Amino acid sequence: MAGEIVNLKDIEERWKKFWEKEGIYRFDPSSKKKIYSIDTPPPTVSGRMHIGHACSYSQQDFIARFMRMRGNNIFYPFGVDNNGVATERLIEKEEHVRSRDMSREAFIKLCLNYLKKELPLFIQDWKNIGISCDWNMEYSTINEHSRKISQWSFLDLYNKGRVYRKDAPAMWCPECQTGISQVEAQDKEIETTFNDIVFKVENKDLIIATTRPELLPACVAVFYYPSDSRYKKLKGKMAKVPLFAFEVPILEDKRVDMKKGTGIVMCCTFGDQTDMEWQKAYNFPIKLAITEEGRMTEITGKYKGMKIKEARKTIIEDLEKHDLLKNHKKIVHIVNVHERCGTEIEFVKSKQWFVKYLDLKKEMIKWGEKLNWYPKFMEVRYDNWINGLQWDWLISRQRYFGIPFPVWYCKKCGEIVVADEKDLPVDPLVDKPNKKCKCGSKDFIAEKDVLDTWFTSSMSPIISTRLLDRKNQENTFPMSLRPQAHEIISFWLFNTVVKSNLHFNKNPWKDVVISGIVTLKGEKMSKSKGNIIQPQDVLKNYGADALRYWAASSKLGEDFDYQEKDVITGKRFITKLMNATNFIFMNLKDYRPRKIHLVDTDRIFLVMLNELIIKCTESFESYEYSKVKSETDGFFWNNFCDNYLEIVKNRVYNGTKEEKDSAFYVLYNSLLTILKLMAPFTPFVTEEIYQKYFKDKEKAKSIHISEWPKEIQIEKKKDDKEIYNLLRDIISKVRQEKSIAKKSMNSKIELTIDKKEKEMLKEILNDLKAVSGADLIKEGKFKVEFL
RNA sequence: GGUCCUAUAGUCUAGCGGUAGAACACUUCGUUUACACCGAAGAAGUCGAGGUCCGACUCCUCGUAGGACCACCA
Repeated sequence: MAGEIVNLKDIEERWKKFWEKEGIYRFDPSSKKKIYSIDTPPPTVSGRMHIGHACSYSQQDFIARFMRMRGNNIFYPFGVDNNGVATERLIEKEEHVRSRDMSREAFIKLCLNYLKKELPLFIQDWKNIGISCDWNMEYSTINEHSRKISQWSFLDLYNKGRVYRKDAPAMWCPECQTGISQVEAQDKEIETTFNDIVFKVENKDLIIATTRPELLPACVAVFYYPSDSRYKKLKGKMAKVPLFAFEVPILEDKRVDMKKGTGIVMCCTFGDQTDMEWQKAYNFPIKLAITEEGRMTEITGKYKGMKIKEARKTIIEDLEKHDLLKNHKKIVHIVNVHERCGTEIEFVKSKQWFVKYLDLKKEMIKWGEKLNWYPKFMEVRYDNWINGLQWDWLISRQRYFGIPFPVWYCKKCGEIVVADEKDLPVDPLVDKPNKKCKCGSKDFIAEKDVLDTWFTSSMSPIISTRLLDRKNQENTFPMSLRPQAHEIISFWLFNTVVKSNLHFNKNPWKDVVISGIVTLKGEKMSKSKGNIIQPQDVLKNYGADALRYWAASSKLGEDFDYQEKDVITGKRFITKLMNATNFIFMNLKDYRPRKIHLVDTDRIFLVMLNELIIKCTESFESYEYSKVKSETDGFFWNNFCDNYLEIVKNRVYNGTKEEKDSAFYVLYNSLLTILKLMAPFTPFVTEEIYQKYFKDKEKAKSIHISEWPKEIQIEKKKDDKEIYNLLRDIISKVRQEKSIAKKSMNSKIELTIDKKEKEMLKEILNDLKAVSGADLIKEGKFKVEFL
């Protein structure tokens, strides 16, 4: 069964079907075994699986498979995230609709219908790489189950006083007249003018550079950097705003860039992000210069009603007229624009919902400390994120598609009315509250905003464990493991920890393993760079096991370069494994496992195998799967194939019954051990071999639910390792002599070795003779004589 | 701008306070009883500057380069 004859596709298809049909990876709700539960990251439904997915899901799967073979009852559901913008876009494109032209209810329905049709195809990629999820445990972040839990989460936080509604600046597109979220904002280079404008301080000129002179009427302060000697003397004084006869305080703040413009900056509510921070930090009054339609407001006096650009132009002209414009030069700078229409984004005041958590920073750090982080240093990123938090969590999105707030407002008194838990999920645009307002009114206005997608995905441990019956919900939560990528520690991981603690006063999981991202020649893959490797192609060319073999050489937390040659190495491993198996079972046709007397070489080899088992088990328990793979692979190739098989060949062909039996016992058991150690990495080929040669002699229905290898009970002697190494050493030296003499490896020789060494090897001299091709072993200085 | 990670043969990686180990590629040789998708042998390496130490590739400081996340771009 040489590699080219065997069709890997056939093998993959056969076992995929078998696993599904036999329910090999099903969670067993009635089992008494220990539960190991995994909070699988739900991939975004926006296209097909990419190579980064292939790598990180393989890594989780190594762990899941190991834990399963260790005897755990594995809860490993699979979710998809289809509640975000990416999915909205995809469906709009595929179904030729625009979400805003239909009701939210109808769009969600369309989305669910689309998923019904397309999801199996989407998920197939995960099945194809051999992910051992329980495919009966599926969820989507927009389905009824998830909507219910997400809205429940809102209600619970509302009842606990953890959510509030408040005026806050929101990103706004004056062209489309809609609020927009961060993801819809796009960087764009535009040309504008940088204007040096004259403010007056005690009748002296103070030059401030700005690109937004039309915001002068909304100016609330001017800032300089605390140590800036040019402006230190101005501290505490007032500056007079040109054209508008009002004064603002001069303050110092570290957020100022001394090198930019004149090193002094005006703060308007709201020009940009920093302006918003300052407004909040110094509690400035909010002065709005621009309406939602993108026109100037009343506070701008004579400019009222003008469009932004018109006002800018006019103000510049007026400044020039009054000799208040010293300089203006054209610059190109990057601004945020709305990606649909390219209009510059403005900030407007609006009512937004927040989760109050800024008061919990200390607790958050403690929650993070309680998690077991793999690798450990990732905890620092979590801490940094928390230490840098400046705002409460803004959870309302002025989007169309998503999970709605279960909220109405009384038309008469403005009172907030939330849905009843038993009515969830609700869509306030369609449903009505089931009671009157306190004021007696029955007229309500629905909340139109939807929840931030992270508000829902941060509930994933609940969404997934609630797929189970009540008893198992308790057994699976907190979950054992959260695997995820490092780039979303500050979103998904952080928010999940916060939610879980706010709702249930406990962490959502025990262990966290963080994977790196897949790069190509050191750079992150992205569509725009055009450096994408498609896993489907890799799968077609080399097979799932080879792809997974590659993924298994990555280290947790570290970015990982895609190397085709490593996938090829994986394929070579598979071929070698099949060839070695083929050789062994050519000779072990009617083998039945039984107790036998072991030849000393064989016993010593098993001692070495035991060492491998211990090392691999320890490494896997601390999630160091790459060590397990490289150790096992190395042992298989260098010890098992290149040495042990060569050593026992002669005995297998020509030995006595006892010599043969001993070799057979070791061949059978060490191959089975190697298969099991590699099964988490290369599940298809190991299953193929197991089913073909081992199944009738072993208990388990599949290698993947067979028992993880334990040490083989054999006698262990003090010098075993030394003897083994000496044997290998001598074999290597003989091969070296043959190589130098340009003789073939099976040429016959007379071998001379050191007397002490010969004494050490006295129990295994026959095997040494066989493997080295020596007719005679003499004592003395090491020498190889050719016959 | 803040934070974090990384730096080892031509390439990609492992490891370690005391001789740096694989793989791919390269050179030479070999193959009548698993495998040429093979076997054997060979050549080839610790980013730079300081410091701690009997001893540093390993620990510390600084630098340089690459990468990631977050923030910012008046």
